[in-house]
Amino acid sequence: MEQVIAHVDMDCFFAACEEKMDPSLKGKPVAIGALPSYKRGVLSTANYEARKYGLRSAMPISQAVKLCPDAVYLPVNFALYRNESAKVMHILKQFATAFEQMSIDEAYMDITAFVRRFPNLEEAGRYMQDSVKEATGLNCSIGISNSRYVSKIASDFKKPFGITVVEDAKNFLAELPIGKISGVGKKTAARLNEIGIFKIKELADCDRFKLIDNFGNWVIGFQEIARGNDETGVFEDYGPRKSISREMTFQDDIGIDECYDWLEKVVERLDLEDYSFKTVSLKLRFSNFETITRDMSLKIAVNSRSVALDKVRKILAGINSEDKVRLIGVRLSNLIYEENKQLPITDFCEA
DNA sequence: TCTGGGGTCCTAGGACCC
DNA sequence: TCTGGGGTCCTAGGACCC
Repeated sequence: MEQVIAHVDMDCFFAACEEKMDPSLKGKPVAIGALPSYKRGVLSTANYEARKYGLRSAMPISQAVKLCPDAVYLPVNFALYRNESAKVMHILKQFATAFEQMSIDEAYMDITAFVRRFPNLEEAGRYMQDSVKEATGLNCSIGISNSRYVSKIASDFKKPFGITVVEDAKNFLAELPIGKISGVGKKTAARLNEIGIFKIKELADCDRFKLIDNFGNWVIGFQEIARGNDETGVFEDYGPRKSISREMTFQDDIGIDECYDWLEKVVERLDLEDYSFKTVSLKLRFSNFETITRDMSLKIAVNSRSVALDKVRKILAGINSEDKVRLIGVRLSNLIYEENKQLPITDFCEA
């Protein structure tokens, strides 16, 4: 095995952080996200107890309450999770020659050198897992293979607190549904199903020209992954953030003329620190869930909340619709960073 | 059943410039 | 009468991820 890549994924991370803070939650169904008093909203995470009742992330709160009225419902506490995340990532980084944090609770690691200290990959994984557990009390699951896509699938294979080592990627993937590949979502899976592709091995074996005819060149990358030929590495240095946005969904839909006041509140919540923006976007989602976006670019990048608000109001003025609005959002993009003042890539190092 | 919020990347047409 | 071509930016929408 040339390169060895691990994918580490925390188990029910938000819920686990809450249980750590309040051990009396252990053994009870816990759901994090929207609260039962909300008319609208979804769950971010449900612990394993709650999953027994059918609760899942992205489930509407109204449905969750019907399935499990007695669960403990908690709001999302990002400050807490960021703090725990920093500890976890700090531990893991020590084992990697390249480290790529994907989200608050997930990372890819190049552990090619690290694993030489162990008789086998399983034990290397166990060592990492135990280290995280010892330092933070939190459980993670780990996938190890020579492909980041395979490791990603593997980390999910024996959750919770699992370690899955894959030596023969092609064989491991063969019988799994195509939707397991990161990047193949509902829409792509449905289109692949239409031409008779359901399992990863069927994607691997499909005629290449048939695939290109139906989808375009971009599917070839997925076919190579399906064949066990992924050689993508771990990307240590991804650049600074490319856009920043804030949005809000109303508990009750509002008229379009009422949006002007709310825009001010949304713009107020945008973080405008060490960059300038050239493009301002407005997003509206109507009662029927139809969603539109409208952009406006400036000649010169600026760092100004009042300009952002002014532009986004002008954009809104150009939209005429009788429909009620359920969500408004504002996004700044085309960001220009002052030299030597780039946003930190992560905030691990904060106390 | 009713569908959050914060991101990234891709596509595709049109404008504009050389 | 038949209508280059390449590069880049802008805009709108959509898929996907956690």
